[in-house]
Amino acid sequence: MSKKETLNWNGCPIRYAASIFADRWNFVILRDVLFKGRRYYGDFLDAGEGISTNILADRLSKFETTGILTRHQDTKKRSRIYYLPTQKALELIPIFLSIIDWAEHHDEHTEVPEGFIHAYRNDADKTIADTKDLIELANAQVTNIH
Amino acid sequence: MSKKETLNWNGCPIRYAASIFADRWNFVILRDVLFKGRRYYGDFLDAGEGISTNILADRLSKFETTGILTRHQDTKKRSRIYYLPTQKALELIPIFLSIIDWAEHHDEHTEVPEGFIHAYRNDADKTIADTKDLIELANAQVTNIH
DNA sequence: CAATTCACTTGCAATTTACAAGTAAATAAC
DNA sequence: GTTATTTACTTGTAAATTGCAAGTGAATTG
Repeated sequence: MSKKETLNWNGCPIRYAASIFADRWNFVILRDVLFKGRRYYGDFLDAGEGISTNILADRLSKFETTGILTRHQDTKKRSRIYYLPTQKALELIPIFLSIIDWAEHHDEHTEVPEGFIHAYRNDADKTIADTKDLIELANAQVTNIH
Repeated sequence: MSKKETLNWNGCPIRYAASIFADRWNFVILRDVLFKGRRYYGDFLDAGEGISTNILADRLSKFETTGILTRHQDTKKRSRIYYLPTQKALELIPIFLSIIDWAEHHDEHTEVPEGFIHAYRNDADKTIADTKDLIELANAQVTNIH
């Protein structure tokens, strides 16, 4: 156990969460997985966000070890790799939806579809469930379970 | 407008949020402000988390410019500086409560009081309101509005 | 079987962080 | 009223992380 870990942050849920996803690229990758259906390595790179390939590889591998994503080989084209969100990742949906809600309220440049944010404010649980359904659709498309 | 800003992240709520608080020290500072009643510069430093004084100064000043905290001079002891959460900061409460909920569920070392997490899962809105009340108490203590 | 795609890895300069030491204003102690 | 101490930072510098460009090697396509 390192010196850092013996400080009093052990046991703090916010520090635990921080250690797993408090980083701008982690936010972007999770957004892509949870809301944009991106699953393949190349999808993340070409998303126009400007993430470097070494940083992407680093973050994906860390998400693997922290149990957020699982890594798989495409069965039809074995050179393609896709990443699937775990249950632990799906349970981040409420967090990210409340982040979207907050940002939409405080950032004048935000461009969330109005219907989406209204639906969330009207019935958060339903939007969470709907988001989960969309995620499972995206998973199915990749795993060829039709 | 810089090159970065012309990439397609403009308008994305998650990137906006990431630019403001997606960083481990920001998570810790916000936790201290929202849940631990810390207001003074020294409070943040001595929290036993190991944040360096230059990083703390940097983050506090950025929170000022992003409208999360306001900086004030103690009226009775003018050498002391305190920071108060804005409305924009208070509206982060739902995000941080859902983070705590998530972490409690997935981190075996987490040490959130059981009553707290149960109360939240039972009635999130009430826990949000209660947290806001505690924050206002902490603010009042510092601003000497008794 | 040669060219291309794909998922990374490597090298290196630039930025950011961590740690230690310093500074200036305000307050407390004597 | 001078001196020591507290308080909120700033500065310097080494170490770590990031960003960019250029590989690399396996798989696939032409």
